[in-house]
Amino acid sequence: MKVLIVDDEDMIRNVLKEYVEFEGNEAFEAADGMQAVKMCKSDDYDVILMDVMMPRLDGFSAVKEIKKFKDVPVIMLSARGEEYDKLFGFEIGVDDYVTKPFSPKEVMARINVVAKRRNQRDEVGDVVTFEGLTVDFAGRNVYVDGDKVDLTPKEYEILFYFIKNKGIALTREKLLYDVWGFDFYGDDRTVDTHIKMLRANLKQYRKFIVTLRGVGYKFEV
Amino acid sequence: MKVLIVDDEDMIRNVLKEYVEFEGNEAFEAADGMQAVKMCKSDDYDVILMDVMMPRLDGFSAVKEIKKFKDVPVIMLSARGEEYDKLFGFEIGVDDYVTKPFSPKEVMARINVVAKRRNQRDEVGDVVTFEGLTVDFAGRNVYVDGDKVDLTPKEYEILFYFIKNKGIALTREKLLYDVWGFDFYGDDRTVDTHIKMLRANLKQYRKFIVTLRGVGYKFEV
DNA sequence: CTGGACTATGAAAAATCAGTGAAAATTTTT
DNA sequence: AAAAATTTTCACTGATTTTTCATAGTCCAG
Repeated sequence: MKVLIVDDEDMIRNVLKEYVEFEGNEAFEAADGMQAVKMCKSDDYDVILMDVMMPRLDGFSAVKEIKKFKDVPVIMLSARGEEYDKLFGFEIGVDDYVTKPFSPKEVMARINVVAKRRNQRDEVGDVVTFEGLTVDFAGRNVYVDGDKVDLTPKEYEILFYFIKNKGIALTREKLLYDVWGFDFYGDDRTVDTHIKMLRANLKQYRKFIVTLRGVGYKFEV
Repeated sequence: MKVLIVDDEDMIRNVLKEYVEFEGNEAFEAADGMQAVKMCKSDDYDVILMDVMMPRLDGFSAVKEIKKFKDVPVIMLSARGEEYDKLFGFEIGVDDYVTKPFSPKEVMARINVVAKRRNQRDEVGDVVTFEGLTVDFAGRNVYVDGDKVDLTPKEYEILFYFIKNKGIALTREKLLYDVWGFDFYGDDRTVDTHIKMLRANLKQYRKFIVTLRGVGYKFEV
């Protein structure tokens, strides 16, 4: 897990970094809000530990900025224990608070809670990419070299099923049973026709759909 | 200020009511979550004090229900002080927590903090704009190229839900469950009709509402 | 290198689904 | 209590999608 530590005091950064790395996570550092925003633009982090009081750009403003373009969990490090700060924090999307002085153990516990929560939220994993083929499961979008392609429901379902079972040989019977449903009593060749259309839509990435003669198909990168 | 007190214990309700009224606010009572949801549907409150453990519909579920159609500050009255509950609470939009046993004075202090914050927020008003479509969540106003359009409550709720979940494929079932409520047992096609009317009202920006054949709809910019 | 088995493809028929309008039911306002 | 507004149901239609099927093409064992 990649953790971004944002604090202007070197000592605090070092202590946190040590603990973060001790638990087997990667630690990255920023000395102020401005730097943190910049780093978030170019890289993805799993959690941000953000101090409130910092020169140049304070923690609250930095979080506000970052949340504009990225949905990343934030734990605030606050010197003040005031109710107002807390409320304002939650409003702008802060996930948790730790009040200074804090025990590093406490901070780590919260990181883990936030991380676990995060994992629950994006169950499936929202976007997958194979070379120039991108599938956004949440939005049901498919892109070929960045261009959106329109798939019919069945085509999308087959692609979805293929990706879920990538690298696995799938018989026509299995495809019909799992994608069409147990109550489909039609022709086997129906699969072929849909594969044909899916391949046409995937353009050059049709190569991922491999024909297994005498068996069926498989999706392989 | 109108305060809704939700607790199944008469004694607790009475104590809280006394304090709320002593400070010059109006107090309203509900004995369980179900009743609270109902009351929120017909009336507006400035703050809700909500117990977690209640018969029929618990506090968390009630808050979830209420937040679907109204953005009202909620303070939870919790017997347990567990971290997990707290995190879950903040996730569904709880503003603050008071752990039992509480001093009424403490509760009143928090009501005032939450209320103050509310007033500040109203000034700003969160507004989102997609090209010429502007939605002012605080004021529940929608503008198309600057002209205000009158949406019916359902239309507004659907738009609100769409924007909260923009880019995400939403099935008719999910829409019915989340916008209409868990207790709606009507026809799927009802969604279509409301989408039709919402689209008509959004004029050219109907394009943001994308039909996903065989699935449902999604809001996409 | 050839025949049979299997797959790819195109076209047409069948089935499905969303958009729509109108009317009924319900809720809210007057 | 009546009127107005909103919500819901529902049937119909046109468009899209799915399925079938015939033909063409491909692969591989013998």
